[in-house]
Amino acid sequence: MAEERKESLNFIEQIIEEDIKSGRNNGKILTRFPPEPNGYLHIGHAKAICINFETALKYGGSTNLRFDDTNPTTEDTEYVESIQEDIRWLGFVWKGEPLYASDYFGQLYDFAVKLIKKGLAYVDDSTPEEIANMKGTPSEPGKDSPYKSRSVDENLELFERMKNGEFEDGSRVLRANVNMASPNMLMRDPIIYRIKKEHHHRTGDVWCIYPMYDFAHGQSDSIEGITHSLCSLEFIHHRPLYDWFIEKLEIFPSRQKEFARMNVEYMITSKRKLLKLVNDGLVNGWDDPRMPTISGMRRRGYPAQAIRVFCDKAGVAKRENTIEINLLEACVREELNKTAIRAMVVLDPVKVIITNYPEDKTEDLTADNNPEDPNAGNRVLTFGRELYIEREDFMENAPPKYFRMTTGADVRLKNAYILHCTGVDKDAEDNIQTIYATYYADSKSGEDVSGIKPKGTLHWVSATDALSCEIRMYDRLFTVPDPTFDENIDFLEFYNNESLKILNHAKMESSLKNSMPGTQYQFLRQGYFCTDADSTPGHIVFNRTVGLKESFSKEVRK
RNA sequence: UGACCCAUGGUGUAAUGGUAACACUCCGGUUUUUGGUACCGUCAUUCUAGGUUCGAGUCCUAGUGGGUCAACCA
Repeated sequence: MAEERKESLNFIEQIIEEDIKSGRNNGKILTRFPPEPNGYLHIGHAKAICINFETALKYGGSTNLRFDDTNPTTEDTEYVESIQEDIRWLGFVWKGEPLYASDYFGQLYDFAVKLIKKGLAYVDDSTPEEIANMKGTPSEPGKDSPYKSRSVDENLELFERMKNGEFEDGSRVLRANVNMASPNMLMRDPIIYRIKKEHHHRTGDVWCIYPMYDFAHGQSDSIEGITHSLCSLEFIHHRPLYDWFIEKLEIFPSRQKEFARMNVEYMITSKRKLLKLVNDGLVNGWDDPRMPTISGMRRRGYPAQAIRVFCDKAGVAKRENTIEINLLEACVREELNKTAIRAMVVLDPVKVIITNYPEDKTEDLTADNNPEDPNAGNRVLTFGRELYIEREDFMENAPPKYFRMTTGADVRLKNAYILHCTGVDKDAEDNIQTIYATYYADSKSGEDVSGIKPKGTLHWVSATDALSCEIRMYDRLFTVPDPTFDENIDFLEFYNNESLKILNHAKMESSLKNSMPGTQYQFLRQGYFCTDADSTPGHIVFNRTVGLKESFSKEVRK
């Protein structure tokens, strides 16, 4: 008998379930993701994408992708492509072809004419300054424009002439006739059409007037039959206007519901600030692995599934929130632990010579590709007399709980033998040059009869077989969780100069020689890494996605 | 001197008038040929004051605190 588990719903799902129960729209659910094609998608968009697509999916509905391209000045086809790529990469499928608000310019124009005929819109000849001055302030009502009382016929004629290009940019606008005394600034006769004699990325030079957001978004929702228009909280003041247009135009009643957008520690989503990072060369482009862009996270090695799980776990509500970066990293590790191929790479190598191992001998050893996944198979490692281990895995005068290599002690080499450290060579500056050890021939992995149980296990590579590679160690972009917490301090003050450290002397096991860009690995005891697109056949580059959880370093800090 | 939205552990999110829970973090432990994983455990929560009610995190009022709104941007 299945235990009945009460599943908790977020407030949007509750609304939808009530709608379904009451038979609204015959239970049909259609959402939309409406990006403006004027920039790259970031973590905040990922959240909006997840909410819109997953909510629809959950209730057997679907989601439209609609480009909100009503401002020809800022928009470009370049972004139309990257946005689609990012959504697909996240694993979502929109309904049919991508849609464009610009496809509705004709209908939108007709809607405006309808409004004029109902006496609900008028052409205003005021200058932008005059309009701003008449707008009032949040605590003072606005004043009616002297043009508000124009006749329907005159408005009709002027609006048509605006469309025909008879007037200069900025000389006239079409405004909705709502209420200049409304406490809601957006209801104070909002501008709904402006003159812009500019080339549009899709409609070319057909139009020289373009609708504003408020006169395009809701109507586009309505035209498409969107049932639930899910957007972030800052649009809440637009809702009365959204509803007003639908009511006056007598069109399909889409409804807007607002959720709080998601903030994440150490990430910023301001387009202006991200652009600043790019322009100042503090990151290497929009897809730099430190960037909170979807393309950046992809290059960093964050799996799409991890980002989706993260957005789910962050939840949906209406209060301001900042999600800890810990949660994102936990989701990334959880996913990668299941899927990433294991490999051994020594980031900061120091040589070990096994003095009782024959000089000309090598052995093939087998290693699991992923202990979490029996189907991942295994691979061959070459073992020999000379190896590299991690410099930090050796300590001459080790503290009691140090389980790694130290003189006189035993330590296991992963998938290989147990070593007994016998001594070291140092240079004039006291730096360790070479570590000497003996091995226990009967301690081979899988057939160990030595009876020795070392506390620690180290990763290693064969000195003769290993290949050099480049490792890019990425860390958080900022030194504080919220670099914008004080508007008087430039956020670049908190740029983390150590957000990227390049290691040029790392040694990788030879199985990684032909690694393809995008492949994700767990480098044993180091973290998760992925092959970067900058890799060439003779020079493999790895990005550190995220480190492993590390309890030893915490121990040391005590 | 306006309107609107919000307030639950460190961080998020549930609890839909009836025992405040889940995840992540932190801390501790067991297992481990990754100081990883897995598993177990500990600490810790309803902004304040009134009111309604047998009973309030939930409903009402006021206060406090936070956020948002005055682009021919979206």
